[in-house]
Amino acid sequence: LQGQDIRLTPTSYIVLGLLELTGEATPYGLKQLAANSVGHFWTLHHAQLYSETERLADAGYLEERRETTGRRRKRYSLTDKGREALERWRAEPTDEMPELRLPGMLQLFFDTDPAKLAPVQLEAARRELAQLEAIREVDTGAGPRGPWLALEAGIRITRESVSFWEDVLARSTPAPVRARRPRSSRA
Amino acid sequence: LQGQDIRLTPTSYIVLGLLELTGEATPYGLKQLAANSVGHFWTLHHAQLYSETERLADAGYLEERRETTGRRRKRYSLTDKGREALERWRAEPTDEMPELRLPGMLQLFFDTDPAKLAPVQLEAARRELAQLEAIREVDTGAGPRGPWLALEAGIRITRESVSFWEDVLARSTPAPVRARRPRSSRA
DNA sequence: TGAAGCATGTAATTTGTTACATGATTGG
DNA sequence: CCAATCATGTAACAAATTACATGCTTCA
Repeated sequence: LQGQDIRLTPTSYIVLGLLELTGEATPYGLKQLAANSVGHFWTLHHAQLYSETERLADAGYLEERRETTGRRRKRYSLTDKGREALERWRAEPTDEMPELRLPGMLQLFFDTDPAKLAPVQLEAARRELAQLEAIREVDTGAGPRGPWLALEAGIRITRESVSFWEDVLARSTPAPVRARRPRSSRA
Repeated sequence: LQGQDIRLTPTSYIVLGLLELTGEATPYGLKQLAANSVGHFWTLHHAQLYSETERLADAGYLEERRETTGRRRKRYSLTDKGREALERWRAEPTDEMPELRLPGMLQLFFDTDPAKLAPVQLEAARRELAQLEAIREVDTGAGPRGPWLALEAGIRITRESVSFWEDVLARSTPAPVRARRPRSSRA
């Protein structure tokens, strides 16, 4: 019934955390939940939810209940072991600082022309910032503190990225030459 | 001699980029090079260098030359195809904005007590910031622009993280109670 | 009613990480 | 000369991404 101990990954805790919030859900339901909550800074593919729930259930962190009607989907919920694991995780704040693997930085590092790179990255960063800020509009701040704070962090960091690329752009193109459309462009 | 087309990943470009800088290297040498350059924001395990160089060589991006003496290690260098691939990569600035998967944010999101989490994350972020700034001390800024800029970006983003956690800390513990050492601490 | 698009699930592929094994070097 | 450490390589393992396959709805 309750297999070997497994290693709990961030993915695991997302599943556990979401199930705590929602009580019970199918893998696909979890995917949706995730997309609308953590999804803004930590995306999971739906395939992952199938394997992860199964893994967690095998190890005794989740209880599996088959629907009796229609498609007889699997619905998962937390066991006591699952709840405890989540609590233990919360009780032990991580000091992990993962690397910031930004593809743009890699190109910058290997001498891609900043004047070419900066505008592209700048626009992408601005788009992302706008999106995050739009989400904050909706979030009244009435709900739980955690998600709100995480969103705040995302906004601040993204804003810093925007500012960084703005500076790079400014430094790399003193006089940004915009291609002016010639009178007659036909050759 | 020159196998199928393969997908070039960030790892690939690191290998190509480093080989462009250094001319020729063994996988292990690449690992060292990487550790001292991109390593500050993009770490590669040495095992990866073995597989990646082989993969790239099979696909014709690298030339493989065995040492004739001693251990007869494999030394790799760029082929024209490799050089071209690197150039094409540089010519096409990416607009990818990867997710910031910060474990600390996940804990924050799922309602870990900020008063517990913030100090730990704050210290980690400060340590990292200090490290990056130490590196910048050494870097006179005389070398190529790219690495310097990437470092700059890292510093700015990390600095913002520090500031974020400072704020969280300030907001979560209005009166930071520091455990005062009692007169006699023995029970 | 049938085409589009979500919902649901599994499988293959790729990538990254850890672990193992052993060869060389070198300071004590 | 031996123990520790670095260098070198392979293999096993775990995880994430992509692809495939189909079932259900629904709205034109």
